[in-house]
Amino acid sequence: MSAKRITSSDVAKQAGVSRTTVSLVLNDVEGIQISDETRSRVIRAAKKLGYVPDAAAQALVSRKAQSIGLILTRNPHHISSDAFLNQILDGLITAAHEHSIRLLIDIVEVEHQQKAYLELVRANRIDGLILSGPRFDDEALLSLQADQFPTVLMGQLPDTDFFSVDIDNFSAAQQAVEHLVKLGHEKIACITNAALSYTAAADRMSGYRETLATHDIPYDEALVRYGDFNPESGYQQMKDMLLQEPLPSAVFVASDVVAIGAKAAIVEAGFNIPGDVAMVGFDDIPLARYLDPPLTTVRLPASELATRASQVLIQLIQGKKPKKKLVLLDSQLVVRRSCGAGMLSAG
Amino acid sequence: MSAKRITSSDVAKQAGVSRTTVSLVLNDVEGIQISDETRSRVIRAAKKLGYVPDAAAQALVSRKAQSIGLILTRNPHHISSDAFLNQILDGLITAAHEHSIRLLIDIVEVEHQQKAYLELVRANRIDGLILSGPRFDDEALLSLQADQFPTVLMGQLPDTDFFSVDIDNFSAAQQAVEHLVKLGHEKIACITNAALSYTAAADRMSGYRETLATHDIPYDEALVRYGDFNPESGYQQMKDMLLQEPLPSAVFVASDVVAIGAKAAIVEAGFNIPGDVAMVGFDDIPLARYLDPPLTTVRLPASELATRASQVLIQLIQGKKPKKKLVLLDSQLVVRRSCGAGMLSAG
DNA sequence: CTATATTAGTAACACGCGTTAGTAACACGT
DNA sequence: ACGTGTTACTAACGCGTGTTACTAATATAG
Repeated sequence: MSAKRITSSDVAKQAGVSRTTVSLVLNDVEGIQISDETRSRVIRAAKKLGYVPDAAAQALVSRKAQSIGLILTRNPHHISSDAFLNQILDGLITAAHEHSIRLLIDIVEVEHQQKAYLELVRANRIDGLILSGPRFDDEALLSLQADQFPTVLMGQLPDTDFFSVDIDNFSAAQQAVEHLVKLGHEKIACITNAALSYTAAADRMSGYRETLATHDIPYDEALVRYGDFNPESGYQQMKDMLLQEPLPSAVFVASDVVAIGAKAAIVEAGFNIPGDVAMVGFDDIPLARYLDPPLTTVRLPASELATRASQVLIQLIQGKKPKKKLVLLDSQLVVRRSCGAGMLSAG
Repeated sequence: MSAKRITSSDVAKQAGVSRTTVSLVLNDVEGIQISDETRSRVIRAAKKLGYVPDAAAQALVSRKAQSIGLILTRNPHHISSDAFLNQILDGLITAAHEHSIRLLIDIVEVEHQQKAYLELVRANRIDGLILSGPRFDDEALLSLQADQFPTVLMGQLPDTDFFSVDIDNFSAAQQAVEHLVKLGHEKIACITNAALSYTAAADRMSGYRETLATHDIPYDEALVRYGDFNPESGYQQMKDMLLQEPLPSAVFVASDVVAIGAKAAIVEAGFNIPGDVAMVGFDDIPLARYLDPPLTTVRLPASELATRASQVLIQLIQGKKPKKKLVLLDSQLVVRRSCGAGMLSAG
């Protein structure tokens, strides 16, 4: 396409020096002596010609692709994280930029997952990997672990040795339920975001139970249901819960998306939020504040999650060992009107 | 990190042939004679060793990076397209996968935009470029155009020579307004998604006016307001509109996000949707169907938009000239309850 | 004035691959 | 016996860069 590629030889010729000198100057190699005059001559020549080193050649010789891979899996687990995809990308890219590293993104079907990223790794196309929503049944992971390939998980995978960055689901749920308790509620229901086989769901559930226990509120299984990522599940579970006694005076729904469904069931049954049933969600999806009433929820630090993952990964790439195997990030309760607290939203 | 890299030499040694033969066999080069026996020996050796060609070396010699760049701009224009980011990515990646091409993504500040992608291009890191939300004031674009670098715009930039893929905003708006007219409305207001300097906004506005004209409904400037991408603007504009006569019986809001604000204003004023004011939005953001009442809106083919952009770009990369400079995609009206039509949602 | 250290720069290799030009072996027709 | 094809392969170059080992020139010390 473009007429002529400009190589370091061209710069060398233009500056009247050797190609080696060009490389040494432009890469600012330490401990090497080049006169200031030659230096600036090289720099001027490079600028004049608009020289940009060829990425492939650099990668070949330096064994650094200068890019990291983000692998997303196309499965239900990611409905929620997809809601934050732009924040995630933003965080990752921002952190990567500081090291002149680019982001290569790939989406894979669950069943093809292994081939997908293994090829990126084997082809030396990426220096490190960020895996969102890792799965137990992923054999390729073992191979990465064996290779010591720089990898960071967004989420957790117990019994593995990977570095992870995750939300502190337990304490986030605690905050949410604590808030309801403080408002005087004692019959607090819970609809999880997903089945308890997902660690995120289990942790949020634990936070719920623990908070009840702290306040000597007995745990009542009849007040607990299990969502499945989508609004429909929230609708069904809530509808079912409303059929039986005791009716809760508040409900903690561990996912805003599921909460939207639960809310529909409550409204349909002729109840009022927060008058009859107070509600606290989880995630703070962009539209939570525009629901009617605006949804009190826990805001996930999506952007920070990504930034931290990036940072840990870059440390790994540079051969430094990060201090912690697992970074847990705190979330923040955003009080709006669905919980019945009188405050106006600040979020 | 990993103990030993496996190169084509290793495969050659293992198979007892030359490195050239390995390359010829694995790349399935046409018009070359290699015995079936040797062929399979090479293939077996490669498989046994787990050989994957080095991407950098391949890129260097073939002058193909096997990847395309997606450049997003961090500006208000993208609030709406960000809502579809996962669909966009999915579409792009799916199409790219068919050609074993990867996606490199970058987000840039408006003011730094040029440097950002020019470097990717100059460094030969990408074979082609997809630009979302191109801007007039982008000098780097001219340089790309001059270089004939394969580039596709998602959106439009009048008076340039780039290939574009875009929504047919005009006909989409027509559909929306047409629907309101068919329901018997004659006082139909319009709140744009943005200032008319954005072509998308201008086109939607034209669709609105044209439809009114078709049905001999006079255009009334008092019924027209200009949104600014966010709900707040919708709230303000709608609130203002409700203060004066004539009150519309329906409103077409050319953005779901803006519509959410407009809806808040209507509810606050004590009016009912769709009873007092029918509403049709634009975009079909994921939560449109969960609003109360569920929002009738125009569904943008975000995924297809991306797929088509990918396809056009890949054609350009392969040196084929796509037939059309501009691909316009049709949208589909999704009828829910906010417009007052009795149908149940199918979407 | 000679031995040594410092300065300023370069030639040449290696990275791993695709590809062109060439070769060696053999078959075939005359 | 000899040129001509055909088959099955390989040697060697070049892609553009980073880097090591080396040199030539000059300064410094004894």
